[in-house]
Amino acid sequence: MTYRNYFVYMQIENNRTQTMMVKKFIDEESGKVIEEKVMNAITIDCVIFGFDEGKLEVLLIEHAEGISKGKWGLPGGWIKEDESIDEAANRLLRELTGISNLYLEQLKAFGDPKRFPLGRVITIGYYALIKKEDYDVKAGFTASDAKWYKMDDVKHLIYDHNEILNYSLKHLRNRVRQAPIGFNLLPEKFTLLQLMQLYQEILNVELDKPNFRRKILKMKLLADLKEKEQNVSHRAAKLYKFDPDIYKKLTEKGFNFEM
Amino acid sequence: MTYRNYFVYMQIENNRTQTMMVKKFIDEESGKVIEEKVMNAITIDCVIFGFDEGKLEVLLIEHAEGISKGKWGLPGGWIKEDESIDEAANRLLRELTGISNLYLEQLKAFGDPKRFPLGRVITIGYYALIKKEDYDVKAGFTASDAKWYKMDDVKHLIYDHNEILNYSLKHLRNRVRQAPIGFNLLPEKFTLLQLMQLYQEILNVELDKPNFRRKILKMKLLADLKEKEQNVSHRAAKLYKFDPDIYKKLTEKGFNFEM
DNA sequence: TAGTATTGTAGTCAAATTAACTATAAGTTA
DNA sequence: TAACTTATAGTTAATTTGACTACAATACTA
Repeated sequence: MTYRNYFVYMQIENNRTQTMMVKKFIDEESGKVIEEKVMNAITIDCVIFGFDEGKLEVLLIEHAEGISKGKWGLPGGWIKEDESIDEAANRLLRELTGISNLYLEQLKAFGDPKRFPLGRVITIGYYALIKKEDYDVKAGFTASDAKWYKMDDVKHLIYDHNEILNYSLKHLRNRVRQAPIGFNLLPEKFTLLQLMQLYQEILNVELDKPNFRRKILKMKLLADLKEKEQNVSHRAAKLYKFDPDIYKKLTEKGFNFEM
Repeated sequence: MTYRNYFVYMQIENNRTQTMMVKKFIDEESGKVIEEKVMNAITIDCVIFGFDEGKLEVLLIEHAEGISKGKWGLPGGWIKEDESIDEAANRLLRELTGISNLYLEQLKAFGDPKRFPLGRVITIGYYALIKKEDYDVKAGFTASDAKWYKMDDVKHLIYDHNEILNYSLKHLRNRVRQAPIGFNLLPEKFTLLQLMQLYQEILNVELDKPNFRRKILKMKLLADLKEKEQNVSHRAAKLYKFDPDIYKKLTEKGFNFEM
């Protein structure tokens, strides 16, 4: 079969113009016009990690419309024509969660031809680490619900979103040992124990308190706030915050956080 | 301005159907049909690293056609509709260099709206490390020439290919410290000095021979071939090869190659 | 054939780092 | 005040690192 021309017709749903394309082409041999649905689009899906009560969590949304209505998946959306993909990821997160200026990094593109049932859609995965205290989850846009799930409670998600989630968890486990990005999951002020528990949870290891303490303090990555925890039912721990200048220096020369 | 319908017409060049799209739409207010060129396509660009005479090299091609005719850039191409992006990257490399089964990894997607002059094209960067001995460079497909460039000799490349190249070099520098991927650049059999020089070149550091030796041998990553170099004008060094089983174990538990 | 140059390989040693501990201080709750 | 929880300081042996020295093996060259 040889083609001469393609005519592609785009259906419009809710102003998201890239939702569906119908490809029409002429089969030169038979002369017939053949019409088929096709997708040749790029989306973004975000894995948003949070941390609460010593457990790693991920933000999922319930779709309000379309073929995945009522099912849970990663928040995501379409890339607009005039924005870069990083901008798109930031915009989508702003729309979906109301926060900007967070730690956001591209994971990779997922492009199995069958990953999306209606046609070919390549998605670019991003992952973000957020301080849960900073914002309220609210379902917006095309989501009917949005909720934090502990990693263990995540069940079947739409499309290949389980795969994307697993990949990003693996990626996070690696990254967290090479850059001090874990801080992005904690509140502004935190104790050393909280930080240690974060590493224990993400890396799935047991750590020794005195040794962890020594190691992390030697890096000089933490600024002592000269404050203590309030309203705790035990000896109050010192509060620290994370020093972005030192962080910058450390990441530039590359460093190792082996625990 | 509101849209009702889009009609997208795809021009076909050389059987690469995603080359150009002309978008026609009706402006509801004026009733006029507006036509504009648009690209909404995804490509792959590969950074192929080699290593020769102690220097890191990259494979570039000269474009034989299209708007970048006569200019140099990274080898790349379009993703076919029925292949995954990893498959596409492997296929493109096979077409362009004749080799398969090499170390190939996705970098990330580059999506500046202006990166490609004719419209919106998002490209997914891949990087590969190859043993130069394994193959002959031959320009194929849409390339009029293909050549190895030492990293220092790379000048201005088309589109954002300099950016992609810089990014992948930075990425390689990081990866090489976290996984023993450097081996992919060396011949099947190599000496410890060759390996050390590879690290020196990539990481841009000076290393101490005895210490390097001790460190790398302790990892048990190398299999002693009980062979020696031939035809060298000095004491012949032992040849080693890289043990894929141990490599697998090491990468799974994550490891650190800090030098 | 002796000397020189080059690269490979082994070993030394002090300093730094790590892992596994113990001990104690500072709070809270009952 | 006693019991309990968590924070923090310190000890120690084992391991790893970095900066070396020394010497072995080989080839070239005078």
